[in-house]
Amino acid sequence: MDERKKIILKAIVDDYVETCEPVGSKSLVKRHNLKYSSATIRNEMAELEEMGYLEKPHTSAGRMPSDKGYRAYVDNLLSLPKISPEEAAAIRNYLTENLSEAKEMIERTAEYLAEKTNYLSVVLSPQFSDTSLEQIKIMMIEPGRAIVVLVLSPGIVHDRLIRIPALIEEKDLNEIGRAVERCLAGKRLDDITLVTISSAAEASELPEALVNQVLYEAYIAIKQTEKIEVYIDGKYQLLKHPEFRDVDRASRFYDAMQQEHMVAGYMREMEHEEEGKAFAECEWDLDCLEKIGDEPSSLAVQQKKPAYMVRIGQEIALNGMEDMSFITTTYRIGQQITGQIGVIGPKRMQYGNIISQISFVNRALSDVAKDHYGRGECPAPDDGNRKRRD
Amino acid sequence: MDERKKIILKAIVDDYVETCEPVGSKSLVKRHNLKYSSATIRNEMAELEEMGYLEKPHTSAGRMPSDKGYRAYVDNLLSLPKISPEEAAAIRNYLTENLSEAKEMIERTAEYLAEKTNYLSVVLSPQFSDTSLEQIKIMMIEPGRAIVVLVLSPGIVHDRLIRIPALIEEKDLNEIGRAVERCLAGKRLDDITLVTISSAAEASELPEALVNQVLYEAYIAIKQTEKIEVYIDGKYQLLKHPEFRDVDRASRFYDAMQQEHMVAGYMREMEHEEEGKAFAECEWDLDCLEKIGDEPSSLAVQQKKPAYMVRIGQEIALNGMEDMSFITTTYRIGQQITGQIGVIGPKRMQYGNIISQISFVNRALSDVAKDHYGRGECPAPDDGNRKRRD
DNA sequence: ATTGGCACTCGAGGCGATCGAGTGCCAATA
DNA sequence: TATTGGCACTCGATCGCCTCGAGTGCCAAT
Repeated sequence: MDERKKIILKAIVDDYVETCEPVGSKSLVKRHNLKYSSATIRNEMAELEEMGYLEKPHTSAGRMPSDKGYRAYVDNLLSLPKISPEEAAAIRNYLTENLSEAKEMIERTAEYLAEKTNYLSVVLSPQFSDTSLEQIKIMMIEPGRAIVVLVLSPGIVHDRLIRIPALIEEKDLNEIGRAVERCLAGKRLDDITLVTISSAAEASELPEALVNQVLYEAYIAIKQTEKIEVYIDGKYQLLKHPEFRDVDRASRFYDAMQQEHMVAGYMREMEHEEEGKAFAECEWDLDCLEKIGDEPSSLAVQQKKPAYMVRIGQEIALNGMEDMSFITTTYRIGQQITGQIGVIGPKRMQYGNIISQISFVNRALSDVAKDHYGRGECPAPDDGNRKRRD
Repeated sequence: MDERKKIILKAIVDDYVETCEPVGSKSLVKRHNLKYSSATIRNEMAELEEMGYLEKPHTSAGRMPSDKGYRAYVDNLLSLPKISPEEAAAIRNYLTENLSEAKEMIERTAEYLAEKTNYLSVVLSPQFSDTSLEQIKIMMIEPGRAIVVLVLSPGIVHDRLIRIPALIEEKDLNEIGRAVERCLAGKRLDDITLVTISSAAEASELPEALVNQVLYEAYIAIKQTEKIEVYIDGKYQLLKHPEFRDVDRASRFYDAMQQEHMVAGYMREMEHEEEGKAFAECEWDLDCLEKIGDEPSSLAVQQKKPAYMVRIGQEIALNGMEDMSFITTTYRIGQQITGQIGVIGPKRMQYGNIISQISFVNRALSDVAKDHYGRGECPAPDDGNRKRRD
C-alpha cells in the first residue's frame, strides 16, 4: 500500500469516525485540502475498496471503513494524543481521593474511563489466584462469629466475617486458626482446596463437625478472595452515539453485555493471547506517556512492554458484539498480580484518544493500586475535613 | 364518580397499559364485552376527560389515562395478583443461595426485581445511623495494619481494614481499642463524631499524633458503616418498552438516573412522608400475601402496616422522571433498621403486578435479612459442593 | 338515559417527483 | 503514464399528495 493510499485511508477513517456518514471523494478533498482532484481520490478509493479496506453501503454512496480498514488504521495510521499534566494529576486524584476501600479504586477507574471516553468501560478486579498466602488469622468477635483475615504475598489484606458454632471458645478458635496457618502458609491460593485445609482438623480436640464448620468457612473466605469482580460503567452512554439510534440494536447489545462473566472471561483470555497474532498488540508509545506523570513511574520501568489490545467488529468472539470495538489492557499490582481494563464502543471509535486514555489510566491505576492494596504508605491523617460521600 | 365510570376507567387503563395505544370507544366495548353501545361509552369518556382522568393526544384519537387517571386507578381500582407458593419459595431461595456477604442479598434483591418486573429496580442498603454500637474492636494484623470490627445493636457486624502507624505495637493498639470501646459503646452511630472519639486518646501513653491516626481511621470505619449503598438493576430493560423507542427520551431519563444519590435521597424521604397525603400509601393487602409464605412470618406480624408508595409522573419530584412511575416500599431488619426498595417504570405500568411483586420481595428480604445481617442461624455446612460464582 | 347515524379529524402509510451527494468511466491533458 | 474534467447514472432522503381507517362529537330517534 503506497503512501497516498495510507493518507487517504486515514483521512476517511478520521472523517467517518467524526461524522458517522459515508465519506465521498469530493468532501474528502475539501476537508483535508488534498492536493489531488476528487477523480484521483475516487480511483484510489475504488482500489482501496477492492483491497478490502473500504466498503459502500450502496452504489452511489460514499465509502466507510471495513473491519480490515479499521484494523489497518489502528495498526499503522494511528496517532496517540498526549495526556496533559493536568489530566494526569486529575486522574490520580480521582482514583485516590477519600478512598475507603481498595475495591472502590477499581470502581472509580471504570467511572472515570466511562465519563472520559463516552463509551462503556469494563474493569476487572485483580486476580489473586496466583498469589501465595502469607498469613491467615481467624479471630473471635463474639460467640458464633469470627473474622478471617488473609494476608497475601505482596501485603494484600482481605478479610471476611464468618459464622462459627456458638459453642467454640476463643482459645479453641485460636488453636484452629494456628493449625490452618501452619498448613496453608506459603501456598498459592489456587492450590488450596477443601482437602488441603481439612488436614488442619487434626490439631484440635473439639468434635470434628465443629472444626470442619470453621474450616469450611475459612475455605470460603479464601475462595472469595479469588473471585474476580466486574465493574461496568457508562452502559447507557452508548445510546448517545448515532449507531444506537436503532433501539433494537442497542437492546441486543445490552443483552450481550448482561452476561458479565462472559465479557470478563473474554478479557482475561485476551491477556494470555500470544503475541504475533493479527491483532494489534502494540508497544507502549513511550513518547506519548513519558513526560506526563509528575515523577517517573517505577512500574512503568518494571513492565517493559505495557500493551493494549484492540479487537474490531467480527474479531470479537462474543455474541452480539459484532458491531463494536473492544480495547483492553492489563494493569499490574507488583509483578504477578494483574487485572483488566477495557473500553467498548462502536467500531467507529476514536481509537487514538481511547488508547491514550486507557493506557494512561492503566498506568495510573498500576501506580496507585500497590499503595492501596499492599503495604503502601499510611494515608495522610488529613485533619478530618474530608468530604464523606454518601 | 359512579360505578360505570369506574369500570370504564379501569378498562381503559388496563387496555392502555397493555397496548400502549390510545383506546377508542368501539374497541373498548368489544374487548370487554361492555353492555353499552360505543356511543354511550363515548359520552362517559368525554365526561371522564372533562373530570381530568383521561386525555387525548389529538382530537380524533382514542383516550389515554392522565396522571390523575392513573392515580385513581392505583388508589381505588387496582387488583393485586397473588404470589404463587412456587414464586415465594423461588425468591427466598434466590436471595440466600450461596450467599457470601450480606450486601449481596441487597444486590440480588435488585436483580430479582428487575428481572421479574422488566422494569428498573433500585434497592438501598439498610440505614444504620439510628443503631447503637454494641462493641468495637481494633485488632492488629501486622505492623502497620489492623482491622476494626463493629458490632451494632441487633448483632450486625461490620469491619474495615485500616492502616496504622507502623510503630504501634499490638499491646498499645489493644489499649487504644479498649479506650475507644469504653467511650463509644452504647452510642448511636449518628451521635459519634470525631470529637467524641478523640476523648479516647487520653488513655494511652503513646504520642498523641499516633493515637489520633488510629482514632481517625476507626472513625472512618464507623462512618463507612452508615453509608447507604444504592443498587440499581434493569436499567437497560426499559429500552424494551415502547415509550423508549425515542432514544433521546431514554437518554434523558438515564441522565437523571445517573445521579444515584438523588434517587436514593428521594426514596428515603418517601419513607418519612407523612401519611394522609394525596399519594397512595395503602395498607398491605393481607389477603394477597397471607397464604403464600411457607410459614407465617414473625416479621409480618411485627410490622403491622407495611406500606407501599406510588408516585406517578409529575408527582415525582426528580428532574427527568416526569414520564415515569416510581413505586417504593420500606424493608425492615428488626424494628428500627430500614432500607428502601423501589421500582421505576413508565407511567403505563402494570401497577397491580409490580405492587404485588415489590411487596412480596419486601417481605422476603425483611424475613431473610435478619438472619444474614444479625445473629441469625449458622448457615448449613452444606458439604462443600456449592457452586462458586465467578 | 341510551343508541344509531353522520360528518368530521387526523395520523399512518403508500406513491411519485425532486434533489443532491455520491459513483464509474472515458477522453483530454501535463 | 498519472492526473484531471466532464458526464451519465444511482440511490437514499425529503416533500407533497392521496387514501384509509379508527377515532371523535353531536344530534335526533328510541
